[in-house]
Amino acid sequence: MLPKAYEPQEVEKKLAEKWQNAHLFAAKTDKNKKPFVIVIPPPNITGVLHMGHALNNTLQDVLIRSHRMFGEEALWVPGTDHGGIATQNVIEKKLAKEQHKSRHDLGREEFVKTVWNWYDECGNAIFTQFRKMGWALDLSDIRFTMDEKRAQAVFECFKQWWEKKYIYRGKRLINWCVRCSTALSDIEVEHEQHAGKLWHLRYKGEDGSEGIIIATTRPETIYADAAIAVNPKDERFKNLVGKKVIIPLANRAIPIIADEAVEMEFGTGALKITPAHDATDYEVGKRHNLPIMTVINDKGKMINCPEKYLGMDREVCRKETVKDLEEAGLLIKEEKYNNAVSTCYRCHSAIEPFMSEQWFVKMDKLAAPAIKAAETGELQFHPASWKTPFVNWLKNLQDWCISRQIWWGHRIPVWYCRECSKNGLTFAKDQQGKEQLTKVSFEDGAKPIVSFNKPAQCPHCHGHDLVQDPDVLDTWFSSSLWPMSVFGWPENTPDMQYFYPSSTLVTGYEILYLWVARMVMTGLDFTGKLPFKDVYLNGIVRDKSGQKMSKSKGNVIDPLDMTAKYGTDAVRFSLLMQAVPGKDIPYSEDSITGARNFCNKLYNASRFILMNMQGINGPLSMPEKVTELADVWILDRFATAIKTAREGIKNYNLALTANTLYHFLWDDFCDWYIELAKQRFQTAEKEKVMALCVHILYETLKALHPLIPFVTEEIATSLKPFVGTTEEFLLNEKYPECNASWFNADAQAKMTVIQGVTKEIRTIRAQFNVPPTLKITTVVSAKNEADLDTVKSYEDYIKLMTKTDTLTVGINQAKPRQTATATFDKLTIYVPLTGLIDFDKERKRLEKEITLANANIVSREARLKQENFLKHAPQEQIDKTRGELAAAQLALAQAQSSLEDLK
RNA sequence: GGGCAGUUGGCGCAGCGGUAGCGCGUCCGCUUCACACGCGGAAGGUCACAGGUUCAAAUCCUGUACUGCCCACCA
Repeated sequence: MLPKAYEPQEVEKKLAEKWQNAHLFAAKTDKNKKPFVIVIPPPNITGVLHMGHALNNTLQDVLIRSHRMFGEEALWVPGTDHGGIATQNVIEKKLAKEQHKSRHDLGREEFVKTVWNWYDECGNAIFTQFRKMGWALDLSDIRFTMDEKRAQAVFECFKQWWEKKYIYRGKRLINWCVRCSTALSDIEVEHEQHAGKLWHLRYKGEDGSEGIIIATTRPETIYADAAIAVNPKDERFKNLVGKKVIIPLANRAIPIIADEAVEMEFGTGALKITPAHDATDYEVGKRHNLPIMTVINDKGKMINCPEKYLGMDREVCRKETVKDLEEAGLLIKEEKYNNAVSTCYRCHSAIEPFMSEQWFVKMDKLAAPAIKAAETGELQFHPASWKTPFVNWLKNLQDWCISRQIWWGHRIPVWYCRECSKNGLTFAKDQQGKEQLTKVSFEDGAKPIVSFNKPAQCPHCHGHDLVQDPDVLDTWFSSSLWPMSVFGWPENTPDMQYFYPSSTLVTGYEILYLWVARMVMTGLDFTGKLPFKDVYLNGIVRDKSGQKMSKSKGNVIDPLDMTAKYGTDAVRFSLLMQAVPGKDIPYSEDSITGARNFCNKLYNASRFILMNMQGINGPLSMPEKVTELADVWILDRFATAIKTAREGIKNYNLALTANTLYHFLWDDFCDWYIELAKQRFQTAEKEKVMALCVHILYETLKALHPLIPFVTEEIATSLKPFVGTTEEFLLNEKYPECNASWFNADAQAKMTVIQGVTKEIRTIRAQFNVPPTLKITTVVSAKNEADLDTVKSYEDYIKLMTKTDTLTVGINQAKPRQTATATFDKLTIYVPLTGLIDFDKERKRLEKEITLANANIVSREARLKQENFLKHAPQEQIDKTRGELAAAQLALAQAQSSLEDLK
């Protein structure tokens, strides 16, 4: 005997192994089949599986499994991302904690080796977790953004863009993370509102006059001021423009200039211009040819400033400067101010705008085709509302800073000759005394040689002493090539030909620009094809109250814990039930128990059917023709459910698919069909009913398999002998088709009557506490014979479902004594309850009914009196309203007469 | 400052032109021979607000108010 409750743990372990051993998820380049391809958003090799992964990968898994069952050659490509700064930070922390060492203690080579060891250790551990989740990834070939093939792709891209002059090196103000000690691109910078201060400072006139008062949030940068700017329209300062003022504490004279960028209303209307430490100021500086002076270095320490502050941390210097200004009487005002602080998306420390020479990618030519693809709808977003932000972002693109001053990543494939690039290269000795190239300056004469491997000699001077650029590429550079590189691009491999472009990208909206936009651009640039046609943006899994899950808040739900506790299917299904495209998912253990209960319901329904199969041998064939109402009806319900379930998959609305199948199985199949079947099991019909049960259940398992693969596979295994299938795995079966010939509005209507009457009787039973064991007598009456047809024909259904002994059906039946009454549509229902009636209760119930019926009558009558309604509304609608009016009138009459009788 | 999304019973959400549905929770009754991770029943909502379009609006349009997110060089 099977256990009463489904126990997923053992089953899931067994099946996950079985699937992998059978290579169930492998795909071939089968020219006779349509490919369906999803390339996984490669998880960083930094950490463990979280709810976000669980959602994102479950969605992909459902799509892959569904399309495979649709008969397509479905491939889900696995891989991991080296994760640039994020991974380097993790390893640096680990190193500090375990060995009290910095990466500089190890030296570059040794450090990179350490990260590779980490990858060997943890890279595959990620996929062990993935396998446990039952995700249908073909794990025979796992890609990594830093492996050899992917490195070739990165080089090819770099080379081609260099030759096309998309890639260039330039000196400009970039975003610098002092903590990570690297440049960042614009989108890697986050803007947070911080409670800060706005200081009003006086810059005295060079001539000893009062000068001008400016407002700033960054007093420590005054030493780098190049000018004071005012708005040219500002009457207050008109006569000051052109004059010079003295920088406080630095005693250096700078001019007052006029520039449109200055907001007259803000602060004092005067702005200090510090081109080296602020993006706006940098632009102003360029317009006015101002000198650029740097006072904060790459470590966040003060340089080129009055001696007192030299070497100070920028934060300390700010405090000191304010203090000294106050003492000098030049601090006029200090006010609280919330300013937007730029922070690093990896470590959240404050970003310094920093002058430096970096590698960039010119974006305009790359963006244009991507904009077009989105605008024409060739590229589809789900939900579509992301199209506009996507296009707008591309239209306002700044050039992409791709060089990072870290060690972990694809090293820039550019070499320099120490002979002829002498002046452009800066070296420093590391802890081991080894000489390291630290900086490259094209301005100072470094001559680039683009090459994957170290060139044999310098093409300019034939020197042999060549060194590689010290920087690595932005991690998103290799990610942007991912949909191509996973198939072996730049080589035109068979995989590339067959599987590229992929079908759908499933990812979170938080990396739409960082990743998605760039894949679209590279894909179009190198192949002329979009890397995917559909972009499905899933939401974020939040906690029950809508808060983002985070370790510091302590509201994290660990998918592996939940899986261990409730089973993988439960975790998957709970996410899918809420997976509306683009919407965040509030998540709690409660939603998992609901899904777990569903899996259990499915399991128990199956258990019941299997129990009744005892004594039946071999496969039962699906009956050619069914005539019994319950059978016709359940086939109608099934066809309808499949239609909707398929629509859900097609439109990426998996919540629709999950909910539809949930309610079909539970409400229609279990609560009505099986309940009705119980009686029929006792009759000669048994085998026919069993055949239907078995086949509908098996089809339902197929339909649910992409969503909850384990429990469905487990049940299917036991069911197979009775179905007559040769497939070992559900995944190799065909997804149920919507059989339109099963649609049956008539059966639907009849069952609605039976269910309606049943419900009324059950309500009466419950209302008057009729013990479940006590059989009752029921009378159903109507004015016309035709209205009674259904009830008459299916008396047995109602008797069974309401525990009624004697059911009398007839025209204008006399009302029995001491009876509870109810109406359903054109039917009147009497349940005589001698001795059981609570008159007070019944009176209250009837009064309520009268109120409701009256309200209904009023509104329907009003509508039916409106000429415009009768003129414009479709006939169907008018008939419906008339029907409702009649039903309400009957209900009112019945309730009134019953109430009368009670008196 | 700009843009996007949301506002539906106690909570979390579907619905998106024909006067409201689900899950959880609550209350009542059931160990009925698949399932108490269950069965049957009940209570509970003028669908944020104000206009408009329409025979008909939770559903379409306009505005308002909150809430959340994204983008942005007011120091």
